[in-house]
Amino acid sequence: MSTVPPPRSETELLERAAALSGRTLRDLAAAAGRIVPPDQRRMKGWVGEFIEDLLGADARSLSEPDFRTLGIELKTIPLNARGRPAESTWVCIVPLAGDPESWEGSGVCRKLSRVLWVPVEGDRSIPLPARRVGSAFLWSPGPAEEIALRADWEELTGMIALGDLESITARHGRWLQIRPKAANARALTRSTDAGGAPLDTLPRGFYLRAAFTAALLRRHAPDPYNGPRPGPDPDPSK
DNA sequence: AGCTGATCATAT
DNA sequence: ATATGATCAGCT
Repeated sequence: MSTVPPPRSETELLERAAALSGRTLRDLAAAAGRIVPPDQRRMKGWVGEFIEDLLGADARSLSEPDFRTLGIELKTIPLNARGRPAESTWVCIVPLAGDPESWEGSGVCRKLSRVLWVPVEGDRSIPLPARRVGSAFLWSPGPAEEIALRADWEELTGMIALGDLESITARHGRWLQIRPKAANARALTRSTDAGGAPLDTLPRGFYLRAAFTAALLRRHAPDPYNGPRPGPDPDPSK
């Protein structure tokens, strides 16, 4: 197993990511002297951590962007059989105690300010080692995207501020949703109710709906396994 | 087939 | 317990 140094520029990062495109996890693991687990039932974060290692992410388990000096966050997107995101994207924990945050100072805004998205085949019928990495792309929210995300964030954090956390379900929020983020349903974290009284609640996380990342994918990697730009149609006469 | 609520591993 | 990385599994 080798350690890849952090990329020194966005260009270098993108070049590394492009070099993964079209290759299987088995090939990439073999080249790195690693073994792909047979499945992810007990290794749910394996793909994301593996891609981090391959690209030289240097902030594992720190509350900083994955590529610290570049200020870039890495997110893998599992794609279903139709080539669309199969899962929502984890963003960050929902702060349930302490001082209220501004949008600009929020975890959601900071995490999503610059993201390298790496699509990976995620259809459960494909054995994990055979899954291909797709075309990565770098993204920052455009003005309309930021307005939409901020509106969801304000709606959700507003409910929490009013003490309505327990009434929030995954159905709230157009693009951003709140769901449990815990080892299990018995795990508890300290929170504060509307009156400021402490209580224990299930830890929650912010997630980006699959519909949101699907839109990003359509615009930035419409053909994720065959390069970032749609190529000419294959000639049917050949 | 898509979504929601629940869960798994690792490091600190 | 918190933060990192997410996917699982059951229900509609």
